[in-house]
Amino acid sequence: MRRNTWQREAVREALGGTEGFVSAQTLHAGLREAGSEVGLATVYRALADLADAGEADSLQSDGENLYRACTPGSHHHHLICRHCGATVEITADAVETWARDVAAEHGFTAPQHVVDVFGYCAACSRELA
Amino acid sequence: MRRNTWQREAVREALGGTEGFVSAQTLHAGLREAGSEVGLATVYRALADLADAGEADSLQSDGENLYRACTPGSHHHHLICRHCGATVEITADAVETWARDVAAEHGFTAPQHVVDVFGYCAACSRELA
DNA sequence: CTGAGATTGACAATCGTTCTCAATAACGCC
DNA sequence: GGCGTTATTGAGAACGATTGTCAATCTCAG
Repeated sequence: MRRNTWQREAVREALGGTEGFVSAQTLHAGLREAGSEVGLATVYRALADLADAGEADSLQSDGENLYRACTPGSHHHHLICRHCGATVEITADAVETWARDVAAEHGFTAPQHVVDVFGYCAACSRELA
Repeated sequence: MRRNTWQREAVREALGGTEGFVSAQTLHAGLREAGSEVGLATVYRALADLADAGEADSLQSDGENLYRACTPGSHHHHLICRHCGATVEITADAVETWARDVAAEHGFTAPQHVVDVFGYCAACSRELA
């Protein structure tokens, strides 16, 4: 049975109100700072649930999992700034079909793919020049 | 100054003689079993060096870094079996240019990309049916 | 309202990885 | 071949992210 608790809701909202990807730790710190006495373990569980339910994207970078709210059901990829963490959602049917084709070509089934592009966004490019 | 030690060579060979991706831990265990008294820390360092020098590919999955030998200088992606770990190297100029274009389109510079396709290989598909 | 059982949270435990630092070994030089 | 400099090693400690534990708590169907 799935129960709705204010903690889970708090995590969902905190995630929704965040630009770019956040780590579970960061999100937890933010919640505490905002006055929510949420346990760290709970944040991890809530995030895993959200990602599982398709309500959040997750990617791993640098040894930690990063999460980001996303519209349920839509499949897309990301363009992520290495410096400031800003993200742009990108969709690319060409890549989708390519992944499916290349998998099929080698006899692979149930293909899933990880496609993310990292770089420096326009602002950070200037700053770092 | 870069020194050549038998340990680094052992890691390079162990990696070269392995099919698919391996974790640092697994590789270390294999070396010990083969009689090489190599330290775990050294394996980590050697792998990081190899990846840095472009002699190995690395990807992170499930919270750990996986490595695989690859021909220096060539850029390619992977088709990885979720079950048996077999990998197929794939090159896709279409994806390369797409990544570069989409990055440029949004003002991003110094684009790097992560493109990997997971699935079940032909053999495992049959086995799991 | 009430009881069953899902959920929470403080803390310990785990796991991969990196750090520390004394001991060792590689390599340029004579 | 010796020698000294100095990168490299390795055992174990330290570390950080994550997951497990388990009693207390809260949700929700009835």
